[in-house]
Amino acid sequence: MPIDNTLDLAPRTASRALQKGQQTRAAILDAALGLASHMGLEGLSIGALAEVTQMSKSGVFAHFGSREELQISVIREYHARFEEEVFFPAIRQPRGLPRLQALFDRWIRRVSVELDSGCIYISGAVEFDDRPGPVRDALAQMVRAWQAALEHAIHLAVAEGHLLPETDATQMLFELHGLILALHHDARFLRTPGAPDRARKGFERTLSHYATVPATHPSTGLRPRERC
Amino acid sequence: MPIDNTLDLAPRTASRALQKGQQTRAAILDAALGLASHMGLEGLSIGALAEVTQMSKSGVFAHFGSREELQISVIREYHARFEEEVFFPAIRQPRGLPRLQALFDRWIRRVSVELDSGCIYISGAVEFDDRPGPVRDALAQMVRAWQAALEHAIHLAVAEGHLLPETDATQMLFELHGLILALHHDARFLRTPGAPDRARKGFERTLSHYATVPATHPSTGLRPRERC
DNA sequence: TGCAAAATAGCACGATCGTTCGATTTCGCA
DNA sequence: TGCGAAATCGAACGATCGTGCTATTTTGCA
Repeated sequence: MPIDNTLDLAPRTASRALQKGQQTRAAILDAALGLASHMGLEGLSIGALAEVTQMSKSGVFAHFGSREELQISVIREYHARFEEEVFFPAIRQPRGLPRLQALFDRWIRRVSVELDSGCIYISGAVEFDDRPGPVRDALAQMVRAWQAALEHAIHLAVAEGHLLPETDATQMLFELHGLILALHHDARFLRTPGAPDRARKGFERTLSHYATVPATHPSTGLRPRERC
Repeated sequence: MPIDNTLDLAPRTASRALQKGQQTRAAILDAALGLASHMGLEGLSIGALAEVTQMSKSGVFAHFGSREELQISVIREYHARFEEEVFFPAIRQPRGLPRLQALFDRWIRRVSVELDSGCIYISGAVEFDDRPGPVRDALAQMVRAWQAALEHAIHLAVAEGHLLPETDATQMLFELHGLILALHHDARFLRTPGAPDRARKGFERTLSHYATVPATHPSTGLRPRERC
């Protein structure tokens, strides 16, 4: 159950042909991901990409046909890796809170590990929020797919009885997403130490509101609601 | 009590001289703010700015001396407007929850009104999180000043007895900031309707956790914590 | 009203951008 | 092993970028 099943690799004319082509294409994409993580999708230039990969500009260009197609390919590649590192491992956890916790935890870890590389979903959203076109569309599709997967996990947690039945899944997702964005902002831009812990603390505080049992980890310093 | 008192206008050699110069400079800055809101600080080009203001490139350039100085001036101008629209009006509210509510409410409104222009604090943070230099420094200084003002307002609310004494102000600020970032993301990038309401709802849910009295606005559908 | 100074324009520069095109190298299969 | 196809290169294009230089216009004050 991938986040998005419309992902199709580049069309292969023969059964398993195009070995060399696809191989260097993958190498280019790998370098492009690193570059885009630092400079943004808009800062990704074919010239710089050629320099990094030790190829000619036209050699790089030929693999994608246009800069836009390169950007979209980068987005798809990032999506695939995101699935691999966050979604697939977490989906193996049992439904409900364990899975939701795993999803969020890996999400935090992904953004934290990317402290010196940057999340393309987040930076791309800011870069293309005012730039209509196929790049924005592709990016929005991936982000929406990931959000839908998260919302589905929340619904499952409600169905499992782990979250309150009247839980507004969209609202809860909104708040969890905010924690990730704040983490990305404070850690990457302001370089505030302890931002990941703050995101985790926020997650547990949010859980303590929506969950049917008060606090899963009181050892983390989660304050019991003493006014009750 | 401005957010940041290090703001100094451009140096004026005479008492109130440089009328024409400062005037067109202000006009350029106004156009630059509009441009930067849409294209980002990195997308702000002197050529495009000259076209919008109906001036020559060098005419625009002469007012700032460098692109970097132009970007910093835009940041300072945005900061001044942000102070004027969000901070100053809210600071007139009585200390504690009323002021905090006013600050957040105007913050939401500012980001919401900017739905088709964009918040430079947010977009700039993403653009410059990997780009050291004076522009990043100036931006970070403004953002930090605004966050410090918010944190101070939270501390005052604790002192007033409106928030629980053990409130972690930095943590609460982190969570509120996340709501704003999620609002900006969903409204501007995903174009999700109802995002401002979700931010408000999140604010009240956060308040219901940190405040000494349960819920200030039960009419908004805030669910009483029935498990207590 | 005239004159110094400030403000603006015009032009050119080197660099980089995405893209095109034809030549050349390398690959994969018969 | 050779040959067609795929992959890669090299050079050039028009455009745009920030910036520096020198005129030219406009301004504000004596």
